[in-house]
Amino acid sequence: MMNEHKLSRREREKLRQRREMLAAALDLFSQKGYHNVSLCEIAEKAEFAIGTLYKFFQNKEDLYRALVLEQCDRFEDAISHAIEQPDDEVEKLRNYVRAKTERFRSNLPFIRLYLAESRGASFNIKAGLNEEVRQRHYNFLEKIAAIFESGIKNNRFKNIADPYYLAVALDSAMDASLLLWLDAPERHPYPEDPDTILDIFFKGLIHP
Amino acid sequence: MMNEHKLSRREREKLRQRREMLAAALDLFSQKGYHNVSLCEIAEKAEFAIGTLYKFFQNKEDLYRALVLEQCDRFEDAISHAIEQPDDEVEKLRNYVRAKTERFRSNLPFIRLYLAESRGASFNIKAGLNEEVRQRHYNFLEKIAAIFESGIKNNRFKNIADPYYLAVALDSAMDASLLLWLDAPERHPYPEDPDTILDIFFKGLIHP
Amino acid sequence: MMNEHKLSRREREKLRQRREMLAAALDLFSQKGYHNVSLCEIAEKAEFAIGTLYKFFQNKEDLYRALVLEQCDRFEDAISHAIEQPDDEVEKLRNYVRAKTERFRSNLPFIRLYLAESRGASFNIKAGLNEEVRQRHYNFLEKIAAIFESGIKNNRFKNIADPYYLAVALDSAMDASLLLWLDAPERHPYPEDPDTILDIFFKGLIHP
Amino acid sequence: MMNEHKLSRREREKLRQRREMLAAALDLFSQKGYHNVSLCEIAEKAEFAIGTLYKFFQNKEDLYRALVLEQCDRFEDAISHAIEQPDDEVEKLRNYVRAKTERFRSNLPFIRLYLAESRGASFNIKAGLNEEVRQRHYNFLEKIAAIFESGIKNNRFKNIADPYYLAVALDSAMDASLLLWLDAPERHPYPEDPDTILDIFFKGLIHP
DNA sequence: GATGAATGAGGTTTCATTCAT
DNA sequence: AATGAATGAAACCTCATTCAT
Repeated sequence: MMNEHKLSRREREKLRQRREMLAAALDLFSQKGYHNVSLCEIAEKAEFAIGTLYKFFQNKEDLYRALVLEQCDRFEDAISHAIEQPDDEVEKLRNYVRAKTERFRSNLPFIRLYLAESRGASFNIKAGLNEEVRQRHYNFLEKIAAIFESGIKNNRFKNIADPYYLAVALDSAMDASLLLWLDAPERHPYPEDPDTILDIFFKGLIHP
Repeated sequence: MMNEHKLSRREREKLRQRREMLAAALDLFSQKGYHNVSLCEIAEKAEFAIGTLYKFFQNKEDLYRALVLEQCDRFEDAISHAIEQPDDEVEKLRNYVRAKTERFRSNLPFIRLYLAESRGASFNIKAGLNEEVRQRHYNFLEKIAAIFESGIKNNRFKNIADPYYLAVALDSAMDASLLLWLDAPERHPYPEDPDTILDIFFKGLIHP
Repeated sequence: MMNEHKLSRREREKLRQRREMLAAALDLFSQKGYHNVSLCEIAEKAEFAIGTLYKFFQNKEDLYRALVLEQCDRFEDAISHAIEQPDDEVEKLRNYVRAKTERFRSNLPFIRLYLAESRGASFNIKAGLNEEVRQRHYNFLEKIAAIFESGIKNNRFKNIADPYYLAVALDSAMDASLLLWLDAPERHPYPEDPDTILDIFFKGLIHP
Repeated sequence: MMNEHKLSRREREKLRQRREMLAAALDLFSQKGYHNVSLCEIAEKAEFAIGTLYKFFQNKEDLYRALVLEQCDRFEDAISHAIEQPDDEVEKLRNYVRAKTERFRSNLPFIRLYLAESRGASFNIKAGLNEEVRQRHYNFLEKIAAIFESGIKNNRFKNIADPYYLAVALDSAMDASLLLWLDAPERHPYPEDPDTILDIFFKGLIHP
């Protein structure tokens, strides 16, 4: 993963192969779903023999798990980094919204898997990973909740609702609108300004 | 659906059987997911022979489709009814939030399926149904959007964002918090007041 | 198994099918060995679909286990019956030798499996059954040992060796000569008189 | 096998490697059986690459064949040597019993394979080797039979049974009791005196 | 009309064997 | 000459679907 340039040629080659396998798997899983993709298909798309897949992953579930968890890491790292800037609460939330939008834009296929897993809608796959990813999602939301909490404490935000609840609502509202755009970009163009959602949360809809 | 009491005894009996099959299927699908439930299991739980299932549904997918679409009808009917009261926009949205919360409370198993399908997270099942349910969901959201639009028109709401976008955001924020509560009711007790989410949308978080 | 004529037609039919599956399996396993027989082959030979085999047996090992244990039962029942006649020790051993010879003659294919399993030579198959059959064989040998022991007690036999050891030696000597005959009946015709082996054990080779 | 010290260094090195491969294979095959050992395992245990194994043996079966046949040679050589001493028949048989016992004690792993093969119980492996080893065993038994025959001719032994038959019975009785001891040494301690079996054969069980 | 036994296509997984390095 | 990564045939097993009873 890191220090890739210090690896032997052999090891670099292995990493490249692994990445190709995971890329093929991501494409297929996100298009057709875990159960509608056979390892045979993945092997073909990645241009390896089936047996070769099994040198890298113990079995189908293991491959899927590796795929989802690694992508989760990248996803959460990117967003966590965005909200760790030493800004005030409002600016942090803006960073969060922008980072998340960027991740959606740049890695659409994974987003589908991620939402399926993190939203518990994925009881379609064997339990376990499901639970793990959801837990990580919950933990991540704590970070957003902490921003709201801090904002409430120094009186920047009204004490209108539980901070965790606010985090969940904001996060989900973003997912939904981004998803809408993913599903039918022509019909539901994504708002030019990703901050729109925050404006609602911040200022409210009703004239004061 | 239609006037059940005008049917012959034979036809009424058929409808009853069908309902029992779908009830068993709903339970199993929502617990284990489409691909982890066999028709054999459903037949057993419904106390019919497999062959009998095939008298009512062409195949597994057809059974699933019927299940989801019919439940969708009931779900949407209930909520549509709530927002068709001759109230003002704010009250309509409150009715919507309450009706939806009530549906979540009363038909948890279906909600899981519904979210999986309507959120596009359900590419786990053969494509098609997916698309259909999502489309219906989009159409339903138009009704909510219409409320926002009307509110904006008569200046009750700020013209802060596209009404459809507002509908999506509100709907999704509700789903997420309700889902949170479904997944771990003890850890994330549902806010006593379902209106909380509306308060945020209406008044905003930042002190004016 | 018993009271077969009291079963329903359906149940009798099931038993018949099961027997046909086991018969095909016995033939193939005894000719080619556990690992060189595929369930596909067994299904073909028994003229059923593979899936049907799995309605009767959980998996390949289970099928094999059922086959071996049921045949063991029949084998041991037949021989146990022979030595339970109220004869003196010499006559009991003669009955034993004759009964065993008869079983070898009448169920050659099973004998091969049985020896493989009971002699511990069958580490080729997953452990477990192996151990179970061997244990049963040991237990059975106790019965023969008891005859020797009784004979020694009432002074019919010399106290030349541990009775269990005598049982093992006699049993094995029989197996070997019967096996010889099974392998190449034309080259090693089985001694006309199955009692020969007993004569050696009883009277010895060296002139007194 | 041949004069090893006349070989070039290169050739001696090769022989050493081959021996190591066969040693690893013997260990694994005798513990887990032919079909439960992969060439990969053997290569690892022997600390060679798989490809190297294929430089020495055409395929898995060939490796197994070489292993069994070479061990057979050593086994038969040792015992043949024991019975070629210029003793009388009784003494020769005593030598035979002792030599065989010694071989069992010193090369347990091979014994398991040998019995599996020579007893025809090993149809678990592709037919062929089976037959070959059994044939060699039969031929070897001729040597024991010859001793009995000679003993009968010069009237040392009663003419109670076919000499070959006697050889088979004695050989097998020994195997069984030795095997018993191998399987569960604590439960079935090997008779202190390996000659016990001969005493039975020579003097018989029944008081004259 | 209802049944559920029988089917067999298709999925996952292993491992003997090859061959480029 | 030695290596071991890559291969893919073939095994086991499941389950949606059919159809004779």
